[in-house]
Amino acid sequence: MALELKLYDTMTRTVQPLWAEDGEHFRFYCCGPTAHGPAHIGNFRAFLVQDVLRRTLEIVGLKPMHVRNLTDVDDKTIRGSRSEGKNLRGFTRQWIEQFHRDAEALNMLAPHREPRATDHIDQQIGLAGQLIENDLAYVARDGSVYFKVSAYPEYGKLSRLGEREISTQETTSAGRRNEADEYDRESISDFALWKSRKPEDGDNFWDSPWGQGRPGWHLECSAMSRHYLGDGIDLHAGGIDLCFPHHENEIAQCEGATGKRFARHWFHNAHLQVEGQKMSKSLGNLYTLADLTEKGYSPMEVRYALISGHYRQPMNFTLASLQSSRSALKRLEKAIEAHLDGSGMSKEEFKALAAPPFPTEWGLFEEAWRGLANDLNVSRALGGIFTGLARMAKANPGAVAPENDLKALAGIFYALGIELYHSGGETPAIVPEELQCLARERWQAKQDKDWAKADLLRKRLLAGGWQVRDRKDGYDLIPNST
RNA sequence: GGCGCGGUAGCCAAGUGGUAAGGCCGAGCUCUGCAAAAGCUCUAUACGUCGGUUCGAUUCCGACCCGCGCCUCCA
Repeated sequence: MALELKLYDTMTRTVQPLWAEDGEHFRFYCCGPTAHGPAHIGNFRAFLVQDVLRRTLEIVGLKPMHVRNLTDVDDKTIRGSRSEGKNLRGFTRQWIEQFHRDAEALNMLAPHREPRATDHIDQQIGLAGQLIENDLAYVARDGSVYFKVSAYPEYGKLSRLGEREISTQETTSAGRRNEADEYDRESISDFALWKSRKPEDGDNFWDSPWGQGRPGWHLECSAMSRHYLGDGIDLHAGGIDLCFPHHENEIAQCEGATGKRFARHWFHNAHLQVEGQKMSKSLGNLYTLADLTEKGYSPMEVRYALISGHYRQPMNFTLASLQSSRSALKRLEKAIEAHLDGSGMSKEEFKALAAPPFPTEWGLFEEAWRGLANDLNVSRALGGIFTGLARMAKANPGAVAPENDLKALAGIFYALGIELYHSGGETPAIVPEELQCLARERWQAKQDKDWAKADLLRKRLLAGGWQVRDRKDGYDLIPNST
């Protein structure tokens, strides 16, 4: 039975089966991060959802070719590098490295290609030139190059925004006036392919047929997508905010240059709110991964929380949701551990099951797989895991689980990118010597059945911030988090 | 104003034209000197409001209310 994966497509607003046009690789491109600071969890929601897609594509045998760019030249990176007195390359490198560390901690698979904008200036210049040749772009007086939206009738088809609406956007929602003539644009709706050199760019400029300057942001994705994946890719992904104008512009650039459809499928994820509010710096609720690990949450708990809602549904991220994720993960680990013990399988062996060849029959976890295969419904998949485990426990009183069920379960976890028995992250805190002393005294008192003394010492330890947790043959001290 | 999304039990969150997955929290029990941990069991008159279609709607249609997003080189 061939596995099928269906996904909602923004262009047609329908759920469509995914397939590889060239029959060999599923070519998909994701708009990556801008390397100007640490990525926040909103960024990671997008990348994690894409990671789940990538993994699920592998399972259905579509052999993904995953490209995700790094934006290392734009207003923010230039501004940041100049204010830190670094060159652009050095400035962006530190944030790219940080991004990679975070991505790895979150168990994201590395894309097969991760091109930087500044390594592909030639391709971008070439694309802009092609658009000029096709009379879809023009050179302004200052040497900037603009895409002429009015010359491209299909503009706006993705976001279903007619050209009339775009060109009448004289004021923004913030009430600010759009100043068209500041940039020598012919029309307010035209966007920059190439920006002529400005003093505030510092030494960040490149030569082009139109003079020195730098590429416009939208151009890099079009150019690099074509360069690495060819024309007519299978899928293009990004946050819903990129739908307009970024993806609209990418379509105009690619299809205007080649006359071929840019991407067959558009995959957008909804945004993240934090504690019921839009995430923003001014509200102080813009979490990075480091912010959350400092609060004691593990990256795996963050991953679980960020993928647990359906990707097209706006998600309200809260600290409570992280706590909930922690409990759920613990429960999964305990439940599976019981089956592994019963089956004589080690945790490592279980983890190793999460590899090709992936199952085509999902047994007890059919529902979980259906969730994934049907528009990446992670909520449904998680529900399927829990009910599957409950049935497994009922069906196997001796806790001996059939290997194919464990294999299916491991496959589901692979798709979700959830790695169990890994959620650690809590560094074993050092217990102060005097408290260790108290703990030893309490243990002794307990052996002597001096309950009053034992209880008193327990209280003192708690006051010192440590909980005593007795085992059969000893005790543990754990930090009193609450 | 244009385009779009959502309102399901204390919280989070799936889903369906025929009386609603799952997780968290909570409760009870087991275990335990106590506490915790763990396991088991369980709870709840939950589908924004008002109409319409229908034998029957939470699920379809319409209106309305409320919340949110984009329209600003934000994932």
